[in-house]
Amino acid sequence: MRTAERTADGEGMPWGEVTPEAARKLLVAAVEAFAERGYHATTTRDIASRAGMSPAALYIHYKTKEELLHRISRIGHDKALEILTAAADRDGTAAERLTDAVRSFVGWHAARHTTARVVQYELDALAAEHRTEIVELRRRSDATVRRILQDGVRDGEFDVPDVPGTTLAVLSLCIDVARWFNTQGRRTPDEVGTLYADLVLRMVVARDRPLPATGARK
Amino acid sequence: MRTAERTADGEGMPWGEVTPEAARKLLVAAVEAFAERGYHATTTRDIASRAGMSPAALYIHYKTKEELLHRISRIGHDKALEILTAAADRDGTAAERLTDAVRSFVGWHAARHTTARVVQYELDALAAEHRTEIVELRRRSDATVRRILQDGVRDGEFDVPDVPGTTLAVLSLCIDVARWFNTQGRRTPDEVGTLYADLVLRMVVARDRPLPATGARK
DNA sequence: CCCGTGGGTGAGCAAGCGCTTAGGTGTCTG
DNA sequence: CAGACACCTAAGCGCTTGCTCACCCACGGG
Repeated sequence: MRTAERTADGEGMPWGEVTPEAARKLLVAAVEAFAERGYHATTTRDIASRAGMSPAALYIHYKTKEELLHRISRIGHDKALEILTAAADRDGTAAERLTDAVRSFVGWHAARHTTARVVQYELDALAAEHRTEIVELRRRSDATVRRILQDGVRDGEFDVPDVPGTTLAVLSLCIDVARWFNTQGRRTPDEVGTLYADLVLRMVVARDRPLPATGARK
Repeated sequence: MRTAERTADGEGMPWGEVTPEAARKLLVAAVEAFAERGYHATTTRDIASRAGMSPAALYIHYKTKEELLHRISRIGHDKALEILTAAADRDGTAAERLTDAVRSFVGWHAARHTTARVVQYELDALAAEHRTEIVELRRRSDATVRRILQDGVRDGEFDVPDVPGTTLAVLSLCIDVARWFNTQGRRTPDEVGTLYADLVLRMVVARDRPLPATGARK
């Protein structure tokens, strides 16, 4: 009976790794509701009715409302980290890897901005134990970007006086896309990703080096 | 009896323009609570008890909890816009004005990060009519920064292929400071402002021009 | 001295909250 | 076909929420 959601675990379909179908429908409904109204303003009844189920159905698949948020946050952070490490680990110059990282990271924050909004802005609603687990994932994201910057400085491609501060700023710039991006806007996720990759390169590439092409120039 | 809060309206003391003292205490308490837990997770009892008053006292000075948020958001956005226009309207090159704008805007977001967090991230909790009022203020902030960039391009100081997109990115970068900044961190608000001003200049200054000094170089 | 008025309180209301429980129903297995 | 099982629902429990209401008290003018 089950069709495509079994093929690739979380690759083809966004929430493909959430296996009982009812559990996935509830989780998708929760993402929408949390992104729209915020975690605290969302009621369990709202989540259930978006999924076309009774309020009690939620508690068959999740122990609490907070567990739903934790699952969403965990899967989202795993995906974000995976995107960054894939770009950082490929072959190429630091500039190429940084371009790739920013473009794909920003593209994800734009294309999946409802998920990203929950993932990035509802951290404080998590229970203490769950939050520390997520914070560790974020530290790894930070380390991944910092490594690219350090490589670029070492190879003379980049001129970055304050590597930790610039790392923070780059990630900050990317993450904030989830706050303002909306689908009715005039830019596609790809366009935003390309624009941001160009802006980040301008921030870090040494001034005696040519700016690598990102496709952002008119 | 009243001492300093009467001297300068909102200049000396952060919330000096909120005139009945009890109303100001409640508002300050609300800012703390909203920043810490978020608007929806904050109860009116929590606000009142932080201000050392009974739950009913809140409703003598404010009609609803949402009116409190609206007042906070309005005053905060007015202040933010004032900071940006002050920098944009001064004499000097586009680079100098942009440096000033970013440095002071970021400095405010860092130094008053509890207020800024409420102002920037609780917009969706406002009633529809109040939100449109605030959105108009934000559009003016955007126009102020865009004007500086346009001036710089016109004068040949800046190389900015996509002025609206870059404006968005600059403001986005500044605003996100409110999310991550905390007082226990190792950077002062001034240091963050200076770092960010330098990063923004690198994004926009034409590559055949020297980078103006911001104090961020080691 | 009394009384109106502005700023405050204790108690509590109606509504909505997260979550539970008892029970029903369709499907698979022996 | 009986029984076990996974899944879902209707009803509702105990509690908290935003907000109200009857009342109180310090204080200044006639």
